[in-house]
Amino acid sequence: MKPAGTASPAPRRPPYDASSLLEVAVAVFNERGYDGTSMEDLARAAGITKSSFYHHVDGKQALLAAACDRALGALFAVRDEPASQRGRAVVRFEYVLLRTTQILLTESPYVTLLLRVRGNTPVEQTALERRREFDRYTADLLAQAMADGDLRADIDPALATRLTFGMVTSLTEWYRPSGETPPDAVAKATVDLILRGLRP
Amino acid sequence: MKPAGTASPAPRRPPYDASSLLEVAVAVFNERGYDGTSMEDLARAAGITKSSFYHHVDGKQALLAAACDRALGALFAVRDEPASQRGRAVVRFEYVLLRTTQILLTESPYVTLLLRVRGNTPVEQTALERRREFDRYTADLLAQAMADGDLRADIDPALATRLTFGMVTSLTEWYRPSGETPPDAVAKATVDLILRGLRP
DNA sequence: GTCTATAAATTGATAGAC
DNA sequence: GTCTATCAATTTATAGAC
Repeated sequence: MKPAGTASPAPRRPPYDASSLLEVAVAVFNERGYDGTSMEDLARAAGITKSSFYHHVDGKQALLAAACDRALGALFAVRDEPASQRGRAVVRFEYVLLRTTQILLTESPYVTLLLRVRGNTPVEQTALERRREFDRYTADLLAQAMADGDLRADIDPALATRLTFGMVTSLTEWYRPSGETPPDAVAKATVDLILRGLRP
Repeated sequence: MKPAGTASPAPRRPPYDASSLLEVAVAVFNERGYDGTSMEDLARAAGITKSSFYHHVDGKQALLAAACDRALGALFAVRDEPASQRGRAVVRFEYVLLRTTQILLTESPYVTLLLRVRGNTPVEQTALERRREFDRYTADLLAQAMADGDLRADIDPALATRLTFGMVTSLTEWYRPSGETPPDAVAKATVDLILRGLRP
C-alpha cells in the first residue's frame, strides 16, 4: 500500500464512465469531423487503447446517437416550457429564440455535432428528422408572429426563419465557453441583433 | 462510410474533363461530407469505374483543393473590385456583404465545401488560412463602419461580424439554385434582414 | 480511356490473456 | 479494465491488359 500523500499525479485519468468518454468523443468529433475521426483517435484522446475504449462504449454510431439525443432533448425541452406555450406569438417566438440560443451555447459541443449531421446512416437520419421537427416548430411560431403584424411581413417567413436560426447556429462555429464571455450575454446580443439589425 | 441511406445524384455523362468531374465530386462531397465520401462514391456518381476516374483526376485531396481554390478566388475577387476600395466604410461594407452573399449563392457548391473544411490535412489548412484572411478583411470593414458611427456601436464588432457572416454562410445549408428563387433576390433579402432586423 | 485485379494502409470491431 | 493480437471490410491509389 502506498504511503499517504504520495499518490502519483494522475494527469488525465478520471473515471472512464460512458458519460465522460462521450464528452471526450464529442470534442474530437467536433474538431476532426465525425467521419474524419477513427475509434483509434478517440481512444488516444481518452488516454487508453482502442480495445479498452470499446469496453466502455458500444461503438462509434452509439456515441453519435447519444450526443444527438442529448442535444435534441435540451432543444425540445424548450418547447415544453410554459413560456413557450402561452401568450402572443411574437413573445413566444422571442422567448424560444433566446432559450434556443442559450442552449446552443451551454450545450455547445452536443448541439454543434447535431447540426453537422449529414444523414449518411440511420442514426444520422433519425437525428436529422427530429431536428427538422424542431425547425418546423420555430418556423410556425415566426410565421404566426408575422401574421399578427408583430414582425416585419415583407420577408418570406421561411427565409426569415432559416436566416434567423442560421445566424444562431453559426455560433457553434467559433463559440467556446470561457470566463470571458458568459453564454447569456452572447445569447442576448445575438437575439438583439437579429431583431433590430446592424443599422443604428 | 459504408451504409448509404439514400441514392446518389444521377450519373453524369461524358465528356469526362477534369472540370465536369470536379462538379460531380463537389456535389457528392456536399451531400455525404468530404470524409464520408470515397473515391468509389465519386466514380459511381460519374458513371465510370474508380480506375477510370483516377485517369482524369489527381486524387481526393486534389479535388478538394481545386474546389476551395475556386471558392476563394471568387471571394477575393470581391475585395479587388473598385467599389470595395473607394468610399465610406459603411458603403463598402454593405457592398462587400451583398457581393459575398451573391457569390455564395452563385458558387454555392464550391463555397459550401470551403466553409465545411475542418483543417485535418495540409490542403485543408491552407484553405482555412485563406478563408480566415477574408474574414479579417470583412471584420476590419465592419469595425471601421462602426467607428464612423454608421453602424450600431453597442455591439462588439467581432461578434457582429461573426453573426453577420454566420447568417450569410447559413444559406449554404439549404439554398439550391432553381428558377423559383433568383440568387440576387435572396441575397438582397438577406442583406436587408441583417441591416434592419426582424422587428417592423 | 476504360476496364479487372490488386497492393498497402486504415478502419470498426472482437478474442482472449492477464 | 486494460492490454496485445487479429479480423474482415473498406479506402486511396496503382499496374497493366485491351
